[in-house]
Amino acid sequence: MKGNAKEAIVRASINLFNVNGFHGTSIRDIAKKAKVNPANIAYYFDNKHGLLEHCFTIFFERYVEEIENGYGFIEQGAAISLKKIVENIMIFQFENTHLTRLILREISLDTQIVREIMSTYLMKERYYINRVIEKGIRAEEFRHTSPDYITLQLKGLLHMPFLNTHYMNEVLHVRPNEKYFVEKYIREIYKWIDGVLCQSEYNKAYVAVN
Amino acid sequence: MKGNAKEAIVRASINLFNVNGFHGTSIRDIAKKAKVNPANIAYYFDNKHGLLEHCFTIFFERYVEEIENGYGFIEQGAAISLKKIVENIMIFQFENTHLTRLILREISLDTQIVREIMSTYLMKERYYINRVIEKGIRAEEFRHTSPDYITLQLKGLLHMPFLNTHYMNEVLHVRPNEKYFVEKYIREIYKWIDGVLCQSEYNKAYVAVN
Amino acid sequence: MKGNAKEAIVRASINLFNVNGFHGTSIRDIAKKAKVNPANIAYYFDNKHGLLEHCFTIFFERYVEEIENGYGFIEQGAAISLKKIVENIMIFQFENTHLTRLILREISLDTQIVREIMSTYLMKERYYINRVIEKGIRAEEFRHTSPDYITLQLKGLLHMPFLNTHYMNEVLHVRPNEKYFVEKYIREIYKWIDGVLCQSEYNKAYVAVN
Amino acid sequence: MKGNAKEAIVRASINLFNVNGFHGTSIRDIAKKAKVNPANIAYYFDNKHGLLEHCFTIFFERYVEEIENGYGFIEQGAAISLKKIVENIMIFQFENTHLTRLILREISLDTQIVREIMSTYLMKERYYINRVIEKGIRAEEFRHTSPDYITLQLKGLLHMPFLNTHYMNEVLHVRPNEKYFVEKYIREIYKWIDGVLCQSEYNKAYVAVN
DNA sequence: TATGAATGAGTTTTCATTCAT
DNA sequence: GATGAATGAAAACTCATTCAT
Repeated sequence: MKGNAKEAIVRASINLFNVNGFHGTSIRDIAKKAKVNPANIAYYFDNKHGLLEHCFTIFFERYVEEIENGYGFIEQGAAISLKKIVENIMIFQFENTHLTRLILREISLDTQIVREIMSTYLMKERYYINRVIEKGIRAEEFRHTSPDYITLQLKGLLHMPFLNTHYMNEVLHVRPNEKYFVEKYIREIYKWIDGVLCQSEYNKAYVAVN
Repeated sequence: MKGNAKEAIVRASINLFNVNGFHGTSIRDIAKKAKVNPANIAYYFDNKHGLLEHCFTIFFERYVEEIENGYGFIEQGAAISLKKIVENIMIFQFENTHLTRLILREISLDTQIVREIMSTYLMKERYYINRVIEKGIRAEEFRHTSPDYITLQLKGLLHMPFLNTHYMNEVLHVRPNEKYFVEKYIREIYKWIDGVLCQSEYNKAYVAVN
Repeated sequence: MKGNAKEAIVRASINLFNVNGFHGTSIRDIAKKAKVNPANIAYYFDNKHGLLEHCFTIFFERYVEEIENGYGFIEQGAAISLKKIVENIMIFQFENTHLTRLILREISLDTQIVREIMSTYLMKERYYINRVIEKGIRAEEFRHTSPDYITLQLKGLLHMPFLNTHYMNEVLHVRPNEKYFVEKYIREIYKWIDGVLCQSEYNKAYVAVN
Repeated sequence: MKGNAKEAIVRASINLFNVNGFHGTSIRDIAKKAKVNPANIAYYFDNKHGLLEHCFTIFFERYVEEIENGYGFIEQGAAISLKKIVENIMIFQFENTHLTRLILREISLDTQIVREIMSTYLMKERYYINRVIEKGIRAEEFRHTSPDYITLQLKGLLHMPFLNTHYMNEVLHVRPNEKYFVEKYIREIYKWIDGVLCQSEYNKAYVAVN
């Protein structure tokens, strides 16, 4: 693999980290899968950790971007904006299932990188979601609730399907990598927004899943 | 550490697997923390994997038990039974945060043990939850929805706080290891049951968090 | 396995040493096969080496005895005595194929025990065979040849089938553990004695196989 | 030891396997003797077994070659061809006493490699020897006998001196690593061919030891 | 006489990393 | 840029042995 070594390494590492976990994957495994010399990984990413950091970065750069894009709809109403955020994240995760799963797992560890990610990207995530919720409460779109508890639930709903791909395939027989699934699941989260978050008889507008 | 080596090993390993992950923890680390000779781990659990398997077993034996206990309330209504299940699992997880987190992370990997766990314990979990939901639908307590999608959301809500302890502490400043949190969070899930799952103006009975 | 532990250990160890070699067999393997506690082996034989020594002893005590018995026929002629020795050793080895193979292999190593065995039992073996051959030469039964070269060839003929049991089974399809084989093979060695060792037209008396 | 690590490892391992047996030799011993880093062994041979496999291969490749060369003389008569085979093997073994002994010992175990060796190299060996013997019988050079029993005896005669080097040195005081020994011992096997295998008054042609 | 627990030393193996080319 | 060789450190695991009971 001449020429596009760097990209091949990233692809291979996402795949293997996803399957075996970061610690369970050796640099040689990655090199072999990427058809690249192991020394190349040090060359491009300094060391194995650098590779993981890179994965974190490419994930969260886009992740936050998707949230920001959804937040852009805030003027059209909190519920609409929140739904847009949900839709964007779901589609993004759906298009990057391997990377997503690896990130969701690895972020549950207590490491240096994770702390850094939290103090940057996840702080931003919280910021935007909080603003949407608070705006919704002020506008009496949403019930009066704690934004952090809402965020917590929202993240549970958003991430679980991608963390437990095997479970979905083998126990529930639901295929998270089919387009149909995302669309349906997005609508389920909308129901949660409408049924739990929104004032009883208020705005139940559905945003079409484009 | 003569006498209670086996138990000490389990305690230490739950702790370390939780913090550093299974692969990130060495047998020596465990032995040192348990104040035990490393060879003892092989003696009691055959090898490192056996130790992880043991962790899985002690978790899921109790986990399924909690579900079964909640299922026992089925005669009092599907919503009540489901709420009881939620309450039981939440309290169980709250009392075993370390073990829970380690299991939730490790089960996202594609390994032999995980497949076995799925085909036994998680199949049971699905069975009970499905029965509750189907009963609720038949009794017109619940809206007509796909049980598997409900299960998926429910599991997202139930597990996420325990998988992402650091996130909760450092980003949301919510403490999942305080009693107050569980009580409140249980009520949040009840709201989801009432608002999303239940027929609009039907049974909104709250089961007191004992 | 109460009561007859010691014997069970010996049986198991002969079997396992034979299959996996001395170093390739662990004390636990032996204990498991003998259905005995590993500590028992230390109790009866001091340590693993003691067990091997025991095997050597039970083999060579009988081995030398068989030679001595054959040597007892010396008065009836050197060829007859030598044939009797051949017959005795072959039958003894045939009745103890496992033990024989293990000994033949292990004696090719350069260890303390082996040196001791050589300076006792194999010296005796040489002594008797030499005396038979020298007597045969003096009596003009045998051609004039170096006794040591004869011994060397004789041992090659006697031992090879038992060292290479697998080879015989899987390549030559000759079964060394069938009675028929020993009888025939003994007659082959007789031919060697008659054709190579004996004077051309002299005594070709065949000793009937028992 | 930069530069020729691989070869140094092989040399050291032949030496040590020979003296202490495969299981009795540690990878560290080999690395120390070869003045090489232990990890290098894994690098070149995957693992300890790979090293043994390599030893088997380099032995048997040459071994079969020597037989094939001797078989090339078949047109000049079966006895001549067989004697050439004997001579070739003896000289080859004499020039590789360490390797030979190690192979002869290790092949008496029941392992995967051994089975593979048998189904390839030793099958070939049998094939060539059988053809020579059958040809000899048809041409009435040889007595009518079972080729497999002949092969068995022949192998006993050929290999024993190299398997039991210590025995020869310390009991028989015959030095198998002196040129004189091989020459004499080859002639002894010729006698066996002439006296046991050949028709009484037929071809007793001696093939000069090169 | 027999055993289960425990251990220390040693084994093979893995791995991230370095470096000369 | 890219590579194959080489390595030190550490990993998991094995094992003979000891010992209190």
